[in-house]
Amino acid sequence: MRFATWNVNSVRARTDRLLAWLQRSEVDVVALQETKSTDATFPATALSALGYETAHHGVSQWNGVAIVSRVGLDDVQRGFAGQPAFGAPDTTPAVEARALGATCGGVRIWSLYVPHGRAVGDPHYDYKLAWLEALRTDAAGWLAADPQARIALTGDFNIAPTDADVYDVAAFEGHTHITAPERAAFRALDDAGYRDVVRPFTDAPRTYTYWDYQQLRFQKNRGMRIDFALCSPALATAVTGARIDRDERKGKGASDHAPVIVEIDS
DNA sequence: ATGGTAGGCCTCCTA
Repeated sequence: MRFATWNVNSVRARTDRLLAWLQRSEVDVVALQETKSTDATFPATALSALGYETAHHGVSQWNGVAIVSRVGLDDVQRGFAGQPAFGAPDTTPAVEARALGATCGGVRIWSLYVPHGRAVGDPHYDYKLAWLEALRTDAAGWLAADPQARIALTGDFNIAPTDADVYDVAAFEGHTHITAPERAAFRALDDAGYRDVVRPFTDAPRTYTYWDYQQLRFQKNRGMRIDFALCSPALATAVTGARIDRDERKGKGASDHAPVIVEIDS
């Protein structure tokens, strides 16, 4: 079985690329983030024509997460228990469309779009840390309930866990994605039993999953590794390979993130 | 030279 995670940065702007990529990469399941769609505008029909079932969670033009599968799609859950809400000042906080779970081919797949944080000290940064802590608490509970569960926490974590995961750590001094609290929150997921299964197969220097559209960052390979597949122990032992589909970042109309693909036994 | 790109409900917000 082959599953993937990909921040598509608008699924409607990239439907043709998504369909072509599915046919080329032959993934069985892909978790999408930043669909920037509502359930009504998600291109479920076009994906169905390729043989994929879909679940989508989107409530506005922002955020939005989906799971696309040709190996079953059961027990869909929108959001996780304790997922924090966020709202601009003087508005009612809302739980955003940033988490979607479904069981596909015997694996509990989570499509996660961790809040960006915007700037250190911004309310959105505190929201990011609270969101990650709530995720850790819930995800630790899933494993406590069933230590043999095959669970994958996949998506855009908006954290570069080590200095090697950014093209120039000095350029990020004082910015989000590299701060100690964010990195501690990421490590806490590992401590809870969820292992980054992609890095062992993609550990060459300057290996990234995201490149900003500006300043020829992709052409200069000035990127960040911020998209991950964190797997429970029982799932991690089944992993036989992983890769970052850097080619999908090339050319006109690419997302600013590359898909991350994991191969498992069975 | 303090910019630049790309998405969205598009002259502002989000990333």
